[in-house]
Amino acid sequence: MTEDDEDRADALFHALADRTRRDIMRRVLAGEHSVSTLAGNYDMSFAAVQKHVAVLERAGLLTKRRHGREQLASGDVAAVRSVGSMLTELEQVWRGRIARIDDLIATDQED
Amino acid sequence: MTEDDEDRADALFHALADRTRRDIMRRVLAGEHSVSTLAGNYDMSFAAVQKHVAVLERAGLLTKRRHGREQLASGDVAAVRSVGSMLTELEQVWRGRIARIDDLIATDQED
DNA sequence: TTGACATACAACCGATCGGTTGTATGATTG
DNA sequence: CAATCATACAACCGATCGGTTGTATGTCAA
Repeated sequence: MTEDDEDRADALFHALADRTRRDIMRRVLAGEHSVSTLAGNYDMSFAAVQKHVAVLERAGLLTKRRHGREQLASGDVAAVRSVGSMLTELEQVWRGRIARIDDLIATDQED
Repeated sequence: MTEDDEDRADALFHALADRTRRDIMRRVLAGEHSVSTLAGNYDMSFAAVQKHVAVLERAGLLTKRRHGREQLASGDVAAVRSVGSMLTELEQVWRGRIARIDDLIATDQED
């Protein structure tokens, strides 16, 4: 409801609205990967992939951990679930609509 | 997995990555609203809101129905659920990671 | 210490985004 | 029919996006 919540929702949905970033999420949810290992999977520059990782990190969808000269990225399943719960909230709004329609039918029939 | 699926995912997440469009979704999931009724809720032009509705419609998140000279928009809960199931798929990838870690621990301990 | 590797970040570019205004089309009402 | 209302859409604009190249910094290995 708050402005910060909306900012966070904007960042989360935006981060997931790109197929390369969704693919990165699949990989880092399956296990830790360095940025250059990730970059090796895509037909674009290292810098481009590094920016995608930064977008996901800023949205809180992954975290990084130093390991020597590498930066190991790991997916945060709780953040993914938080997006899911936003959708569940939307679904609850819809359930309210159905409940109101049911009430209307019930009221029409009681006479 | 297919290119079309990715296109659809792009469109769905992009459509939801804007707070005005998420607010429109809440309203049209709760019940039918004309485009001008929706536009009345926001501090922007009618044309801007009409474009937001068009983005949601193209993504399949809402449908429109003619009623006289009005166009009544209604939220599609199945489309919202389809986004949810994409997230669930991501979560399954994560569960696989946990299972592999558990296996590793079990294998280490059997001696 | 030097050289190679992994990462971060700035500057730039064309494309898309989110907004505007203006105009055209359809349906309703007088 | 004329006037009005609801909608759609094109053209435009500044900002952001997704990519590039180039450069700086930090870490490892010889």
